[in-house]
Amino acid sequence: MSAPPRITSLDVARLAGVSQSAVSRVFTPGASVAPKTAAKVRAAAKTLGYRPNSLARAMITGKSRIIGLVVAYLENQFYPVAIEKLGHALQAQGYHVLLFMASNTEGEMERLVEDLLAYQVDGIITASVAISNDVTRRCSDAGIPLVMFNRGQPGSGLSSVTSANALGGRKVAQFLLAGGHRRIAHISGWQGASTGRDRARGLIEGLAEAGQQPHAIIDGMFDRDTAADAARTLMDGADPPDAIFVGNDHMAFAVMDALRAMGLDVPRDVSVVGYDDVPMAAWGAYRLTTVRQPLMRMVEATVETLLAQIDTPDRAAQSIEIDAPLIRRASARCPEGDTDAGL
Amino acid sequence: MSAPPRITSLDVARLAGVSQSAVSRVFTPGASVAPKTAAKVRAAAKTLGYRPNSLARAMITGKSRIIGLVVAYLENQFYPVAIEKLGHALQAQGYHVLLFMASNTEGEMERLVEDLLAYQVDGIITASVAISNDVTRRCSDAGIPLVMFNRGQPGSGLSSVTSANALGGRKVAQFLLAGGHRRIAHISGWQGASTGRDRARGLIEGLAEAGQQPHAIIDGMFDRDTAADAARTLMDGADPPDAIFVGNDHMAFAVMDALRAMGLDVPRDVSVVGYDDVPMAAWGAYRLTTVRQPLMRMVEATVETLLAQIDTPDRAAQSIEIDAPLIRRASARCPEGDTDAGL
DNA sequence: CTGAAAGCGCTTACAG
DNA sequence: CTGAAAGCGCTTACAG
Repeated sequence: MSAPPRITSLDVARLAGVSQSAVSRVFTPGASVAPKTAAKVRAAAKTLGYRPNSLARAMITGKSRIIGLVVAYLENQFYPVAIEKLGHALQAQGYHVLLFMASNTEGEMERLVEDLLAYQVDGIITASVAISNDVTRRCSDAGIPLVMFNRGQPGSGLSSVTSANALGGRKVAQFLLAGGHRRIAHISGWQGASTGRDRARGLIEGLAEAGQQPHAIIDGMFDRDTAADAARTLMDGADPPDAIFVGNDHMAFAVMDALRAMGLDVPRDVSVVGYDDVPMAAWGAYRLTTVRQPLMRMVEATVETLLAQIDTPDRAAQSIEIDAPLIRRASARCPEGDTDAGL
Repeated sequence: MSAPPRITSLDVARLAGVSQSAVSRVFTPGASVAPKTAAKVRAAAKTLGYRPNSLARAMITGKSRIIGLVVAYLENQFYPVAIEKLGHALQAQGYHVLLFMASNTEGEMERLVEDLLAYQVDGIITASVAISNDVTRRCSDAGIPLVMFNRGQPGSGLSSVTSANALGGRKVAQFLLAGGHRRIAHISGWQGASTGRDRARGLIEGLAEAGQQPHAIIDGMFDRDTAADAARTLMDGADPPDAIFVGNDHMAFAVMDALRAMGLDVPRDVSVVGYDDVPMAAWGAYRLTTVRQPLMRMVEATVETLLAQIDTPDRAAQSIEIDAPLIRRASARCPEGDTDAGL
């Protein structure tokens, strides 16, 4: 006995003494079947252990109810938590997730998308992944909607859901300024990503509004080691900053570790502010002041946008930005008399 | 223009001036086609943007090349990293991952498996999820192999891949004893899971070999809050422990945070040892001494076992245990003269 | 409400 | 090496 014989609707039909179409109708919500017939069919299905073959159904209906999810680095805690929520939200809508791990190898994304399309996914969500024009075209040619999560691609005509990153950066500038900081450095997120660029731009603009400018900016590349190096460079310099805004929490933890290893106290010697508010930011070892990306709302917006585009093929792409509040914890000196508690 | 018309092998055949079967053969590795024919077909496919429909292929061949992956809590960093590696390993073998998020709702796993089977997955991997006999039977009836990752289910006849958990617990006992600890407490992993039980048993056995026994054991349920509470209870007691072995790193971080919040120094006041060696364990804020689960080897063993069972339906289930080394860092007092460096 | 029949897009014997 | 044909397991008009 190798592969056990598959139970098909025909098997059920024979046992129930009805036609194969009747069986199909019983498992098609909204189809008209007599209660008696349905009962007989369900009974037969149960004894046989029958369940409709989703692949066959997908072929006929042209809808696989599969969403392709492309992700890259799961080490940054923001993404696993996002995947978890995205997965639950999609499952709740009767969709399934085909997960693709992308590295940043040349042309990898192109190959992944071919695979995705071959599996007839109804839509695609990408997280922390760059999209080439080639990919964009392939998807729109195939009529498959794509929404970028936590990253935008201006001018690509692709839908995206992000937090209001520039505004977030601006909030950090204002908060730090109000706290009396005057040498505010930025270890930015990767400048190749909209997320990294927008947060940096926000900080610069916020500072400019007060007639100031960043003390220094170093690209942290969303990488722990790069960020830690940057922190050391900054603090070893002749004129060290009194605050560092780090482009995401993942790097901010590395920065705090590096600072402490240098014998520095956070926030007495330097304030540190992150971006994301991953669960770890609240942990005792860091108590990181950071900008919170409202994950649930971002997930909901992503799923909603994608499903809307699936249901309405010609719907225009939209870029959704969700406001991100600053969460005050212990890693940055607060403005005097500031009573806003924060978690 | 809603759904753009799908390009099928027939379209390609017409353009290339060959039969539909010829087109199919060009995309079937190992099928015999004349080089000239193949060239014509590929050219036509390219201009049309054709790719074979994987769903249709799956129906015919009876192999979907999809593996169902069921996971639960992604907050413990061990799992995202495992998913990342599992995903890459499976992709490298030409398989795809259908991801299912399980909560621990009653009967949820049963529903997920029905869905999984409906999508005709070739195999299933579960991580940190309990399997009922019902599920086991459904899978074996359908001839779909299942392997449990990082969890075993003795007597279920299911394949599993874990580290040598009991041995790991024993190593911790010996290490702590050699370090001069005499009041060794255990905040265990959930005792409903083999992983939690085996590590606890190993500790107990290791202690027993030296004529000792655990100072106290509290079930931490693999939960941060529960573990932190346990740590406080332990240290507030009349006779606090001089070392705590925590059932996994995820809880150990919470324990260290709680200990420090009590004004205690780790390891001067209490040694702490974890289990897993997630990336965060090496971070400056924790420098956690822990037992390393060799993730790559566990992933390889999991994929290998699963694919072997897919290829050979009647292959017996196997439980693989992989040796887990103790990694010495800064959270536990080391035996005197111990020169073993650790990361 | 129900059955017979066509068809989704492919793979794979079967002849030639 | 190649084409015509059957069939994978379903859904869905189409008659009745």
